[in-house]
Amino acid sequence: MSTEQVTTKAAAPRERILATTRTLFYGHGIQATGVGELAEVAGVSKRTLYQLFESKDALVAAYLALMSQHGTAGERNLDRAELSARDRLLALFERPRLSARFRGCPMHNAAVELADPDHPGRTVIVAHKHALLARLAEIGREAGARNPEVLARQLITLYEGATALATSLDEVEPFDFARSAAETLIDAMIDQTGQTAPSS
Amino acid sequence: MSTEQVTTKAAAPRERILATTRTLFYGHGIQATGVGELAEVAGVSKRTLYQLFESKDALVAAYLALMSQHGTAGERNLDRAELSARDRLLALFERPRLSARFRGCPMHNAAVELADPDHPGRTVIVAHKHALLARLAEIGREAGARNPEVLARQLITLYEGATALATSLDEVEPFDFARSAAETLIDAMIDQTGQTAPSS
DNA sequence: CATTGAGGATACCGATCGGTTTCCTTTCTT
DNA sequence: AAGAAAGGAAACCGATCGGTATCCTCAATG
Repeated sequence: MSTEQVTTKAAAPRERILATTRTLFYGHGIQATGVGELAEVAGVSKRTLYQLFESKDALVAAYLALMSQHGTAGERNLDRAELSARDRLLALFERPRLSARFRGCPMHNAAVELADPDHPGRTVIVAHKHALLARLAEIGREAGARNPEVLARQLITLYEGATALATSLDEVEPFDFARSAAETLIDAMIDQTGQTAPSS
Repeated sequence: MSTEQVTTKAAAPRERILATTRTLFYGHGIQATGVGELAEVAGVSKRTLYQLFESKDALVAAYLALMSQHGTAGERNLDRAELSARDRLLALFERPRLSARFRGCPMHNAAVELADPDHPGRTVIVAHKHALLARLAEIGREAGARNPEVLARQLITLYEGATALATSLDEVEPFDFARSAAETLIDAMIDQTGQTAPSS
């Protein structure tokens, strides 16, 4: 009757599989990665994989949930308590690491690859973007923005655009331009009435 | 030896095939569309398809070239001579038609789907973005922007971001927010010195 | 009318897909 | 030491992939 350790024992293969999805699904694409190849790289048999995940679609959903939870470096910067609200918003546009070829936002890439609007992963994608929007609005409010929701929408657009352009052009400069635009937008949302306008 | 009409006769199937790529490659995704299915929908045999296009990759490149040449509605708005330079820049952010499910930028989607950086389509993608950048800078210069290249980079980021977000969230509102942000950025690039500042 | 070439229909190729099943080894529990 | 469960290796399934080859129809040309 001792099923106590089952979860502990099952943990190892599951983590290895999910770690491999981060490499292959993200690096090579979801459709381009076969279940067999993924299992092999993870050092797991297909048999084990399929008793941990119902189907490839379910595995994709788990992969997206993992990526959503982890977030990008820029997204994690939004929680850096040592920065001012304004600086946190700007830190969103930190250049992605050049190591491990940058391939854009895993959520959005999945939305592009999985044309089917009923794919189980779609929920995760939409939830992630909504959560990011809410977080941006919250920080925007803290920064004193007159309309935090609009600012959040504008900033997420810049972030998404920098990510997409960086993917299409295979360069990271778009993040720098996005950041400069974000600065202008944030200040336009805070100043304008002139009440906080600096000396210069 | 009369090969005079060859091009004319070959035109019909070729156009039918390319028209079908716009439907299937764009609507369902490139990887998700098989050559057999595409030929069938185009009303053409695989035999004919493969004697018009060397391979699926070549067909994809032709599809991308076609989409690049045609451009989106927003991109075509950049040439509307009846509008001022500023209004042309803003017209870039016209909401995409709701008919025929919007699925984002075909170029960028291809960049996401075709992880291989050596795919023949990559050239078309990069060239398209560079051309758009140049056009935006040109119009920005005409509008009197202090730094047209930077403005172009900022605007293309917004445009790309609106497109990507609209795809991920399956809604068109991102274009409205992108447009409002563009207005702020454009005006910040033109005014600022105060020489054209309005009364209010 | 006879010839020629384009092109549709279709079968075929080897490879790979997502997913299932069988067999056997390893390892932990009692 | 004995027994049970986990999991790796690998065969297998039907379906589909990109791509090729065969056969036959049809339409325009001389």
